[in-house]
Amino acid sequence: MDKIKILVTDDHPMVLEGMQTMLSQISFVAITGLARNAYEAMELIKANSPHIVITDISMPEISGIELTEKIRKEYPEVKVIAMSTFNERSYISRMVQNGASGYILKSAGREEIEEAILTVQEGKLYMSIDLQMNQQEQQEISKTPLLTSREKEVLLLIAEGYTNPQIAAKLFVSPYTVDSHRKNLLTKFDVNNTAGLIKLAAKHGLV
Amino acid sequence: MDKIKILVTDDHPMVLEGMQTMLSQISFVAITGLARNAYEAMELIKANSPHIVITDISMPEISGIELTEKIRKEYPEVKVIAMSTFNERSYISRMVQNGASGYILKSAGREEIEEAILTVQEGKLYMSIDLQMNQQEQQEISKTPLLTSREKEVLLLIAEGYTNPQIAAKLFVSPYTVDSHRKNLLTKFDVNNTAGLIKLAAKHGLV
DNA sequence: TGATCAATCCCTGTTTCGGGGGATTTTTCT
DNA sequence: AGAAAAATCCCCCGAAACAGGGATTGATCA
Repeated sequence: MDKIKILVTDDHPMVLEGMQTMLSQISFVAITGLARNAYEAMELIKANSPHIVITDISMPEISGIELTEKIRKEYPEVKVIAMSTFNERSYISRMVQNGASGYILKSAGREEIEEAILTVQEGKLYMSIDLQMNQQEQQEISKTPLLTSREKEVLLLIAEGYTNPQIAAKLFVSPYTVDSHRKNLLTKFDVNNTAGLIKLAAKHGLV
Repeated sequence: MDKIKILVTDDHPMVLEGMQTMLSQISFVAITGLARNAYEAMELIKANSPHIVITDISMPEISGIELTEKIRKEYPEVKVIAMSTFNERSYISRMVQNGASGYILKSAGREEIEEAILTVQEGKLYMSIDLQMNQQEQQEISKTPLLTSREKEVLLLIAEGYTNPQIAAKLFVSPYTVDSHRKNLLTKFDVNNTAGLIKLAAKHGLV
């Protein structure tokens, strides 16, 4: 019986060590590499062709989200399990969209990691039980409005504290245009003033 | 020669494992306990009287900040090293105020942890080199304005999207009063409109 | 090729905000 | 008891935001 080959990517040595220890306690797992960033990860995938890559989401330079995307493209047979802290849950939807097969929290214990690996290896989707709860919150998070590029641009400038006329000057468009974008933002976020807008935008990590 | 007794507190098993592995590689260190939360930590301190407690900052129920406070009061001889992820740096000042002797990032390697332990054990303050940089940013972060309770109250309601008149109605005061508070908030945060206000407030974790 | 959507621009109101003043009463702490 | 800070209230004015319409140009795509 072949062991499942696993590669772990995280920029925190501590987490890397912890994963190593935990994974070494699982009999059917073989660690084929530990990467500190996406570059190392890609190299190690090439060299060792693991079955599963467990990757942190927030990493400097290339994020886990982008890494997942790369892996999907270049090594579609490799499964990806995303890993994050509790307060980064908002990335779940984006991660799954990008082709992640599983999602665990860094607070996961050995049992859960084991289960995640088995589930994913079977071709199924694994979601940490801690993430499944709270449908309401889940919905809210995934309910990030789809903004056009121009709207995002305007939103950022609004968050910086610029007024419509100032933004118009920066973007070389009419203040009326900026006002339209602003109104659309208010509608899309379903709020009725700037305060609510910025709060939600911040919540969704857009500012 | 006595070993330095260390207790580690973190709600992520992975980090706990990682720390254990790393600490076990340091000759002059003895791990006296691993706690998953502040309660366990306090018990283990009582039982094993460690020299140094390395604690995560963001933990459910009782945060590392509160834990530090407790330790300061009940066991003033025990040193505390705070541990956080890069994006939680804003807690540094509060941590140091509460009596932490050191501050490291979870991305720290074995060498840095070793150095932190030695420095703290000598009674000095240890700051991760990654945190020392960027004085400007540091200042900005510690520059969280001191708000009065009423101002905080108003700020929250503004962030919720309520207008001055609505807030006034909620607090049973005159709209003029709310306006005054709002103006004071703008002054204290040194911004000139609601957008900038909410953005900064979110940055400082106030909303 | 028609439909849809993004991006642009325009108008008219009303309301709120932001900046500038000043003032009084509580609370809090020394 | 007295100072300092917090909380309250008041006024004016111009600028901005909000709400409600509508319209035109391109690009994209079924």
